[in-house]
Amino acid sequence: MIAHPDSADDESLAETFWAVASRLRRQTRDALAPWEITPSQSRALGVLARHGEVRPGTLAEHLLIAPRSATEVIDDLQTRGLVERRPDPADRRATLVALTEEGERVSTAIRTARRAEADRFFGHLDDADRAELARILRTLRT
Amino acid sequence: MIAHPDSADDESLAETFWAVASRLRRQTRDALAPWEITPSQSRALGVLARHGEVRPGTLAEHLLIAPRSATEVIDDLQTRGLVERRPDPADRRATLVALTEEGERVSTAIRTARRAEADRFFGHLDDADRAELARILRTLRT
DNA sequence: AACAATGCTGAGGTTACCTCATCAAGAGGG
DNA sequence: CCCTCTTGATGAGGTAACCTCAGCATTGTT
Repeated sequence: MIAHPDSADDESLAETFWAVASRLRRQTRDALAPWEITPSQSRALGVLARHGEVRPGTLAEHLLIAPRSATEVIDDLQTRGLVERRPDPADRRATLVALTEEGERVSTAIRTARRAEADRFFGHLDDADRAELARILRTLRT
Repeated sequence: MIAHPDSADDESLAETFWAVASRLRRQTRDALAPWEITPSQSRALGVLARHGEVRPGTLAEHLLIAPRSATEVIDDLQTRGLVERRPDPADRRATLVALTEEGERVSTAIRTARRAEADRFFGHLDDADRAELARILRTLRT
């Protein structure tokens, strides 16, 4: 459980925050539906797009999951032809995971769609409010 | 997958938003740890505290889960002695779920702790920013 | 009275995680 | 060198929180 759908009954800041989070999550999920990709997989693609080829263990660190679980995410993506495993020339125990060409395509398409969704979502705000929100969120982020 | 821990690499509003969400979720989870209660269970307690006795099906609606899944949440809470089932006098097929006294105690304790955590979290902001954030989030909520 | 709809729950499945054990390969010390 | 310790990936198997579907009792509808 992650969303807090019932929380809106209460008017605290936290409740409102979660209501917004829930809406944004749902909207993003729907936007990504055409690719039939799970959120985990899409985050893995993001890491690979940003970092290039990485070891499963490194991927796990980025995704904040156990190394064993990264193996599974990679298996799924490999089955879909979005990533490939190749031996690490520097260490024969290790494997490097990299996007295939198809993976590159899908990953940029997803990134674009996600960004468009976010723009649409936050587009309800005028420029001043958007800047204000960004500033306040940044102070809460650390 | 729920959190978006790797998203902070990018500076879009959505990424910042998820980074904040992730931090708030983690902090809330830790604050609730002493009760060894799952988020699902704590949300169910919240519904019961707000609505009094309800049927499993109604609880499911509030939690946005399938009726069958509400049965499970209720089972768990009943095992812990936090809720009890009683027959619905108006319909002999139905059951009413209500907080026990212990359930009341735990539920208010949790609510208090959660609120304190939220205050601590948003307390880093001054009053003006807090009001501004609340206003902007409310326009995004619907 | 007959029949469909409703409320709950047993049985069993899925997903996305987890830990633990295993095996191969690198790294450091004697 | 070899011997041990550690590290990287993965097989085996487990768990939590969901799900659907089937079955049963009851209620509402015609």
